[in-house]
Amino acid sequence: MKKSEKRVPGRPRAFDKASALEAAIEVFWTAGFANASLDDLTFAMKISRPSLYSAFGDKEALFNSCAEVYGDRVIARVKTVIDNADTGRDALSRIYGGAIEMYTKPAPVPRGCLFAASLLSDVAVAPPLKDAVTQQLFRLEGAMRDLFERFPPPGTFPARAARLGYNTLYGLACRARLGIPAAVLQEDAETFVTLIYPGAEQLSPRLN
Amino acid sequence: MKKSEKRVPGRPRAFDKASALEAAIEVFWTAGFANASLDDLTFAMKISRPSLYSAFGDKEALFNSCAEVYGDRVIARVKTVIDNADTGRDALSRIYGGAIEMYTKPAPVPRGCLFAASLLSDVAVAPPLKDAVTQQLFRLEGAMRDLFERFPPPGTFPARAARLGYNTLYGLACRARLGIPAAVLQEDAETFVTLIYPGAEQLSPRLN
DNA sequence: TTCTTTATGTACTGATCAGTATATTATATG
DNA sequence: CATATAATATACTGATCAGTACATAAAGAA
Repeated sequence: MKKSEKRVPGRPRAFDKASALEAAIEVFWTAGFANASLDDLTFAMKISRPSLYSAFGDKEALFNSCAEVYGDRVIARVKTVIDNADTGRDALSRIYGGAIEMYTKPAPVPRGCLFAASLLSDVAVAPPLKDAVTQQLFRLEGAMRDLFERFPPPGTFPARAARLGYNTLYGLACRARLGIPAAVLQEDAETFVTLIYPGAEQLSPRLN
Repeated sequence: MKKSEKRVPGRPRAFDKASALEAAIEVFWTAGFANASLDDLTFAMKISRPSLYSAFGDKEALFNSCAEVYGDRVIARVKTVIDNADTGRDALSRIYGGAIEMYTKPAPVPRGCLFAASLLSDVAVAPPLKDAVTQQLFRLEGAMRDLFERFPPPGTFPARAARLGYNTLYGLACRARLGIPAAVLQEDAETFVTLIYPGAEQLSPRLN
């Protein structure tokens, strides 16, 4: 429901807010919240410091904007997978597969999930950030509940499977951040999927 | 195999290294690595700054000492549970239960696990810290593998169950840090345990 | 044009940080 | 006693940080 920017008196903004936000996401994702300095941010966003403050507010507000964009994107991907799924097993497997791919995408440093990478260290210092992240996690839990209600796993209630499902995702994200290889994480995800949706598939014995 | 401190010339240390380390663990656990300032640390440890440097080295070395003590303690608890276990299900349940209790112990701020709380944000800045944490996680994986080899879960290989088991633990730790209540985490752990060791137990429908 | 409004570039501020220099104090040894 | 050694307390350093003051530039409105 974004308004097309209305013309207003004053010097027009010389940069694109959306692409500046993308650059900020990259910085936070790599460095985390506290370790991302305003110099890092303004350099990557190619704007001056006062421009950042006037367009996005302070560092915390900028992070919140990033979190919203990032969260929307993640949720959208998950919903698409769910909507196009034939089986619960397939959908769950695709969700984890796509997430792990994102977590381990080549970058200066393994990044994991923005929310895992950014501020677990900082929640004691900046409680509002915690709320922003928690809210995004609950959205993810909700999406997973949709999945498990549509394809009920045998022997587990959808709401419980959903919570454990995003718990698993968070674990994978943290371990990605620590440099655990994608192939290992993929295998772990497969293990989990098979626990939730036991099938006839034969598991490979182990990868690691 | 700690030597009883030998008497050496020079002014004797006026504080106890072990209890100073405990105080440092508390600080790192609450604030994270980067957000724990030397003023915070020296205040909690009740020693002066040069004393800290002479006894423990710089901030990173101090953290490594904390990580080792903390890791030893966690591993010891897990091993004790495993050694005294009658069933795999019971052991796994106790491991998670004890961990969650620790993660959600009353404190100025929910703390989760030291390794989740401390430095996921900082691994891009201080890679050696990442190695210290990864090493501790592998010890945990090893302990869990012992458990699953002693009590093989049906339909899953011990090595895979072990990796997924500590992945789940990491997820619980992060969510504890974000303030998810202990009761919710306990229920999620129960869900996981029942997936690994399916029993006759009836699951309660949902808590949240 | 002139006025108002908003963005930009430069340069700054006060706070905080990790780490250290210096001098002093307390022990063992001879 | 004197000397060597190591821990202590105080105070400092240079770097870095988030946020801002100020002057200037670019637009619409009158």
